[in-house]
Amino acid sequence: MTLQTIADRVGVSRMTVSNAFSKPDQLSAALRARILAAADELGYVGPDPAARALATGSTGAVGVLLTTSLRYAFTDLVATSFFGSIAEQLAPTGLSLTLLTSSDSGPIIPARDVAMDGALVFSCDPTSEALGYLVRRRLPLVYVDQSPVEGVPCVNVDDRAGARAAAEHIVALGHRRVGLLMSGAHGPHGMIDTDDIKVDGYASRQRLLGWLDALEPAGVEPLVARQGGDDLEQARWGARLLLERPDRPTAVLCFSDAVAYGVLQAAGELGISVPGELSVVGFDDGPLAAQAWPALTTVRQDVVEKGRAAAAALAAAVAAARTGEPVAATHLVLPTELIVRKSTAAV
Amino acid sequence: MTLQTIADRVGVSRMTVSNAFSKPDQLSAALRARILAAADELGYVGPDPAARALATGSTGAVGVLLTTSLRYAFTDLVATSFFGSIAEQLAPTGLSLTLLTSSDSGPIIPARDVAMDGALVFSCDPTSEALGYLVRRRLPLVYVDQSPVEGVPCVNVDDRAGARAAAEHIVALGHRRVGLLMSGAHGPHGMIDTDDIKVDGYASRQRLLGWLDALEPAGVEPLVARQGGDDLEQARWGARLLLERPDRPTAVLCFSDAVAYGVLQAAGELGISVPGELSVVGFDDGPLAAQAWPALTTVRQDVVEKGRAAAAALAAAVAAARTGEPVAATHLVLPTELIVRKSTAAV
DNA sequence: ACGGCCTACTGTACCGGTACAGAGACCCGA
DNA sequence: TCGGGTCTCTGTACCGGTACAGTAGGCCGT
Repeated sequence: MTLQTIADRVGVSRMTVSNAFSKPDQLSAALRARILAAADELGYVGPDPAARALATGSTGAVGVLLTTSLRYAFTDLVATSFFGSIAEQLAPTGLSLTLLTSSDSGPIIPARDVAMDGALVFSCDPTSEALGYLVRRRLPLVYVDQSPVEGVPCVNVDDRAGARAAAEHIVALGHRRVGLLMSGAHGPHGMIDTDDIKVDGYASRQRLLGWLDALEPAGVEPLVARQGGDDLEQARWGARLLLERPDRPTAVLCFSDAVAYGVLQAAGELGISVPGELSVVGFDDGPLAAQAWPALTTVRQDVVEKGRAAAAALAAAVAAARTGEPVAATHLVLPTELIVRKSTAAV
Repeated sequence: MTLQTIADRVGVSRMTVSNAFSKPDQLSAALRARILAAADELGYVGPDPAARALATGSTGAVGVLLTTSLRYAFTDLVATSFFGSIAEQLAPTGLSLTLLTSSDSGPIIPARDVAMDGALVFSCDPTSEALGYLVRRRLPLVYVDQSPVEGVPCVNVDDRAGARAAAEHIVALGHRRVGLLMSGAHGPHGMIDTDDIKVDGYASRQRLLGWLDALEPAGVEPLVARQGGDDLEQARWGARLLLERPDRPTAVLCFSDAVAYGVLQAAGELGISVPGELSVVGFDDGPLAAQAWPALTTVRQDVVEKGRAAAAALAAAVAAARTGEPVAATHLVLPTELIVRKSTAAV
């Protein structure tokens, strides 16, 4: 069941049938109607996408590469809102989104073996094997929440400025014993020596730097802890690391809202009142931040806008590659904003 | 830069280079090493996925079709956990997941134009155009949360039994004025006449039937309302429809946890105490249900297991299609369980 | 010395489309 | 009457791989 089948049935050339489906203005309306009718009758849906992809050099799909486990990435409302926004923005351009894992999945490596027109690289280890394949395939790429690279379009959020604003807010409230709570699947968990902070992830590093930007000038030497993931269990564990110390901090700056929820919960369990005895600041301003108790002071980033920008940049890069133009490798940095709610107070 | 380029460079046939990448046991290790070295040197990553897809008749990707807007589907933790689970389960089989929108997106219709080996159909309108294309392409399909169809593998949850258990619980607590709060993007919003209930969506219908299974024998005639979506705003609006009536119900059974959160919030705003004056039951038992205040009584469904089952069924269907075997069209129904927490009490 | 069986590699015919140049037919103005 | 332009339709040459049926040589047993 191919174009030829239809062509034989109608008595035209295969090329004309192809045009009937793909270039309606290349043949008369009457003949086109006859062809489509014959195709319908024979149960022919349309040109085979795989064959078309080979001939035209373009599949209608782009990938999105995530380093973290997919299961995990999909339990975070901030990340999923971002994906949703991307997918929605991509739809009108006719591009579909394919999820790429970088986990070692036996002989098949999606980043190498799946046909696509381009890819979004989201919060990935820059040395990962999967990213290496994407780069070597010379696919149009857009980096998101990723260390900017010359010549590659990047979309980032001003994590550092947001984190600094959060820390300045805490300092202005008079806090001197400040805890920083990072998260990340890889690397050491537990208390971290201040002069030996290694963080994986561009966003983590930027946020840490932003905090220190404000704390150091104020002469505040923070206590730094690091937990193993973003689930509530881990966050509570990380929070206890800080809250059960004799020199318990009066304020905790968290890598994300998800981490902050763990701190709120741990504080509740330990009978520490927020914001009376402990101030907590999140990051992201996800949909739950305003609903938390107390309502969470946090740094807002617009993930929907980030998705929109990433999708637009990728669509542009793919379109440019199709026409052979060079890609405009713009580096976009979206603003962040401190949202003061009820989880922070003066000492 | 094709197989031929490498073949010429090494002085072997194109076929041998192909085998070096795809069938290592077809040539000597020494020659294979030489070929791979030459490929590496020339910057050849591997066989072109699009060409391979055409030749082998299999792309490494499967689709997932959603009727609702992607942006919306991605703001619901229950749905996203399900996607995450699917993706994770699919990874070891070497299949990637492509998101398919059924929204009319101009000339390109992903369900028709994207190359894939099979697809998951999740909670879709059975008459949708996109689904029609998938069916006519004769792709291996698996239906999830969808009206079961003979000859197609289906994965469902026992929504009806779960809803019945929820309603029985409410009846056992002595409630006689019971509200039902449905949701759904299409169709009428507002109060619905009991003998004129039309619901879109298989899950909605099953849950409604389950509630009525328990309420009717008890002689309880429910008040039925319907809201326009699952966001908190809509849910609050729907809740007020029920709670501001003179004959305000003493219990509300909700289509989902997301809807129940809206009821909890609206109750708070109206000064109605839960569970003192109002009992609320959710559905899904998402990650937030136990954290809600008061902790939500709800019907648990295991979305991770649902994802696992769906992925397994699809992988099996794709594998069967490859070997030409007939697909075993098993209809799986996963159990549900009523989880009684703090949001329900006796009248 | 010879048939038979591995192992390692090769040649050809596809997979199902699209690009592009070209060939008639037809209409128009000069 | 004829040159040139437009509108339709056609023929051929790809796109970059894989399947499968060879073929050549080496090794074995007899």
